[in-house]
Amino acid sequence: MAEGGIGPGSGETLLFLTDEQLRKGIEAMFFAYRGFTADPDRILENHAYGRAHHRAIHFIHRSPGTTVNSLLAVLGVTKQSLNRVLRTLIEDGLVESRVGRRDKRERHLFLTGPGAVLERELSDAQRARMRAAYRAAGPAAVAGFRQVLEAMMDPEQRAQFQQLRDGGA
Amino acid sequence: MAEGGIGPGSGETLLFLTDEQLRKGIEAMFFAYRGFTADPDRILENHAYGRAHHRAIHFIHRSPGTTVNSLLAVLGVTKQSLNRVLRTLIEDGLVESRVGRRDKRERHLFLTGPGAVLERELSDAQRARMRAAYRAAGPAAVAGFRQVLEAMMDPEQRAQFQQLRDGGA
DNA sequence: CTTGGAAAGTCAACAAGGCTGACTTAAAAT
DNA sequence: ATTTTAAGTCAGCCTTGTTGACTTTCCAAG
Repeated sequence: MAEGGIGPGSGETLLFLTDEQLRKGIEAMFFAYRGFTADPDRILENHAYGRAHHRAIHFIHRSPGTTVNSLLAVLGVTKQSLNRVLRTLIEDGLVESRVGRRDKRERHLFLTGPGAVLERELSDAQRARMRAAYRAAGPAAVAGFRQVLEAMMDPEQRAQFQQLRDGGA
Repeated sequence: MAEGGIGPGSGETLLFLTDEQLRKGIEAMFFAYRGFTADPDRILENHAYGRAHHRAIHFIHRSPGTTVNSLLAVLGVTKQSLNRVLRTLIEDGLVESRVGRRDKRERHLFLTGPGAVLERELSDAQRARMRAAYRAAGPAAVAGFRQVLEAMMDPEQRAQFQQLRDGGA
């Protein structure tokens, strides 16, 4: 199409940012993200939960005691949407919601024992794939992977990511 | 790059695959994918289309004349799901469906003029972000990025990706 | 101390986009 | 002639996102 005849050996340019190269990156993201979510999705099916539940569980595990509002900000959904997910997790005894001591309007969220078990199951599966990919690609590739991903985020998302990254390191 | 722990410091270990490192990779994928889809999503809102339409348009543009069945395989959804999306695109005159000449059961899909215009608008936005990320990270990082993504795919998806990649290069 | 506003939760309604199952039509393959 | 395949359609369901309207709780500022 627009490509194909851009130049003999289009890989020779310093930045090699042809539409072709960029398109390959776009498609790689698409297919890789499918792989990234495939294992947890399979596990969640058995529990009658979806990806939204996984995300909530992940970030509650990651920041125990987080408030609903801050979880909202990280997940980037509406409170009504999160509330539906959270309610089922609380009803099912996977998440505990404790009224704040300093500010009693706030609810602090924690995983219960069973919640932590599911979290472990999910993250073990996801880490196993990530570990395999890292091993196959090697340390240098991993550093590049992380750099590009970080550069691809919106500034807001990047700030949140870096806060989580540095705080949790 | 700031310190995620990947650089010099912990970067000397051969595998450096702590749960912490893996978790950061997982969260980076989550936030980066949001950024990855943000620009097209904004454009699609104005056209009353969704991500599913974008994916169909992308792969029809990428492989003009592709059949419904092969599009199904690439997208990884059911034909009922794809059909709903395809029907609206055909009704709206963005996609044309031609009966196959060799095999009249098949329908070959093409973008129309207006379809190509929308495709261009969407892919321009997505490429702009990808280009910026690539520029910020540099050529070596990009190579690593692609390696890790490819290793993260399911074998089936990887085969499809490589076919697209090599065929379209 | 009253009141304004923030935080949280709830209800209702809706849409996109997945899914399954059942079924038709047309054409190719056996 | 029969079976299989490609495509399309209809109906119904689920998850997960959205708005909008509303209540309850409670901190904090006037």
